[in-house]
Amino acid sequence: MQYWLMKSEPDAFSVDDLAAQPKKTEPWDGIRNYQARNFMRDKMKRGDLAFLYHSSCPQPGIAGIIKISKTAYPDETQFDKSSKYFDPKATRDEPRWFNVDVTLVKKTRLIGIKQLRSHSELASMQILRRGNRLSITPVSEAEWQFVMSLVDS
DNA sequence: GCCAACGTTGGC
DNA sequence: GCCAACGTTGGC
Repeated sequence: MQYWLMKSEPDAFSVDDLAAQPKKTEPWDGIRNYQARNFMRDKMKRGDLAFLYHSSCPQPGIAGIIKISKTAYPDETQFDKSSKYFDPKATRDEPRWFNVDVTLVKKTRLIGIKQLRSHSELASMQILRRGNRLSITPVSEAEWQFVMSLVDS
């Protein structure tokens, strides 16, 4: 069991969009970074939990808790010529990109990046590191528990 | 809109 | 295989 943080731009996909899905479940597709892909493909297990983080928006921060409800499988959007995620170098035999499915556990009050930064206990979080751009990062047990105490407070 | 950070591309 | 140029990310 591993904990994660997964970033998305709420303009593209928000916690409310996920909540609006019939089963509160969506493929986490469109990831086009190898490190993030490898986390999904090689490390994520069904039942893993993740923070859903809103980025590039007026109030960046943790907005919800999600779980990995299906392990990685080839990302359909790489084959779709009409998709902005289309990859001409990907084939059905040799897919390049993978996604997991995520299911909303609960929407949380927004834990803003400023608040996250204000706690020295969270200084090691990847998301808070300078220059961090990776859209999927592992979260330690201690970091998870600490953020959960903020969520519940 | 700025700009630092960093991944990717492509010429050599 | 190097590395400069370029594109993207994302907080501010």
